[in-house]
Amino acid sequence: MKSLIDTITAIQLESPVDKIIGQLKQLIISGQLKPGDRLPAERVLSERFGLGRSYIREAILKLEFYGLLKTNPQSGTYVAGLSINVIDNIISDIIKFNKDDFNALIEARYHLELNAVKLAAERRTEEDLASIRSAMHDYEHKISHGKDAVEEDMLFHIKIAKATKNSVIESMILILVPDLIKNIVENKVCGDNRAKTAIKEHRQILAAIETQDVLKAEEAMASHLDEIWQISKAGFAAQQIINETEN
Amino acid sequence: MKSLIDTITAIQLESPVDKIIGQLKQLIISGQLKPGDRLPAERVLSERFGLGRSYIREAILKLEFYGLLKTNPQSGTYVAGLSINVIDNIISDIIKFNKDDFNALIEARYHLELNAVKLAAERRTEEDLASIRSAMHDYEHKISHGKDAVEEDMLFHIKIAKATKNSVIESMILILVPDLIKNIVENKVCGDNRAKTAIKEHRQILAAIETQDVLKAEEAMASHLDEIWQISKAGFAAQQIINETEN
DNA sequence: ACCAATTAATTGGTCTACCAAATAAAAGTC
DNA sequence: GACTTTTATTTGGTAGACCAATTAATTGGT
Repeated sequence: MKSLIDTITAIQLESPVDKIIGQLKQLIISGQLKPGDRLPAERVLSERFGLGRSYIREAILKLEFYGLLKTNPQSGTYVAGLSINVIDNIISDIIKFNKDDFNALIEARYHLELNAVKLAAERRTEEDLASIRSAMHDYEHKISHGKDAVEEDMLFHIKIAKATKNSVIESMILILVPDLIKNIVENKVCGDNRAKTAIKEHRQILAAIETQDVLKAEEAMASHLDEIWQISKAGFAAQQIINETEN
Repeated sequence: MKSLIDTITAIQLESPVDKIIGQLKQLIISGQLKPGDRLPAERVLSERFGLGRSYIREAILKLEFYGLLKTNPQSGTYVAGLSINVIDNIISDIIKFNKDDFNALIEARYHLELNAVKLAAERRTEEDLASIRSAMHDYEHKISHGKDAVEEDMLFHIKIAKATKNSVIESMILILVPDLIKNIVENKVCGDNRAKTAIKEHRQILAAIETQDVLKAEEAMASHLDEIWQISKAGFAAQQIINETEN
């Protein structure tokens, strides 16, 4: 039962890094900084924004990850050669990007995994099959002992992602995993009955991957995730109600 | 014509940050650091790894983005409550993650955008339609003047991504955009003939989104991306040959 | 006036010192 | 002895100092 103090601490001012990113965005939009230009030196930015150089570097690092900046050691940091419009769009998205949107998370996972399982069915090697099987057995073993096995479940999916032989898709799924686990645990998707049916579904998915039946793999994964999705939704709705009644 | 010096400079040693991440991974695998534990203080890690605290912080930041660590100010940094196996898998992926894998990039884009356009067709608002139309017109305008319009093309796709109302999928597409543009420019996907057909394809996609015809939207996007994919592949193969003959 | 070689200034990379908040330890109180 | 209050220590947050590489400016020669 926590209410007032939480809502207060939740109102934290914009992080210094996002502030800097926003400022840089303004510099670009206003035309003071054109695509391809060199950024002012980190020290200059530090002074101009009234923040330590550490923050400037952190912001640059973040924008570099998104491909908007490129820094050459001992030379300077340069704005990507993208149109202002594209840069603007991406920066706006970076600032507001968070993985807390429950529905978006589950939905993205759903689509990504459907894509992944199709590719996996197509390309899996014998080693992939072995590691997927192993992960499946770990899951079943944990379940048969009446324990939670959320992570083993995810590991099964991770091994499938690896079998896609597509590092980008794999990485995207990996990025979502911790938040998915958090979500699943919080919404108690893993009931005892659920676990039993999940085992069956896993086996169907594996079977389809083994026979390289792309269509069947997709179907099996879809129904597997559909169930999880429904349960998550219900759990999330319940959680929402609890939160509301707390205020 | 560059050969020897490049292959030498290309052999850059593992970055300090990845080195630290690898070390942390070892600590976790070896059981010295269990899920839920608090990390040694940054200063301690700094001394133990023989690297400055800046690097430690950078590594922690990266792992935090992937959801593996959680740092509480003035208290400590904690390992996520995930099984060692999951953590191991994700860290391994982080270290080797790069968006330079050409085929993986295009393929991931293909699947993501197919998912996106279906959701967009389903959920687009009038505002979405307006911004998509606007982006399309910008593209056509630029093309009609005989100019390159790679970025305007991407903007068209970005607006569709925004219409999905799914921030996770949107962000994932956004992350790929700069690399996609780089790839497209390098492989000269944008020939003059190509541009003309691309305009038609864009219009078909937009039409399907307008009428909320999910299936048609998917088909239109698929054939649009298929063409780009094929051209990219050819361009990439050509580039490979050039690189090889340079040695 | 032009160009090469040398020097000076600037850059990001790296590390260390200081800060306020959070925690643990110690002292005081009943 | 149990509990509260105070103090000391440890933490991540922040800022600034130093370094080597790069780039710009200067110089000297022709």
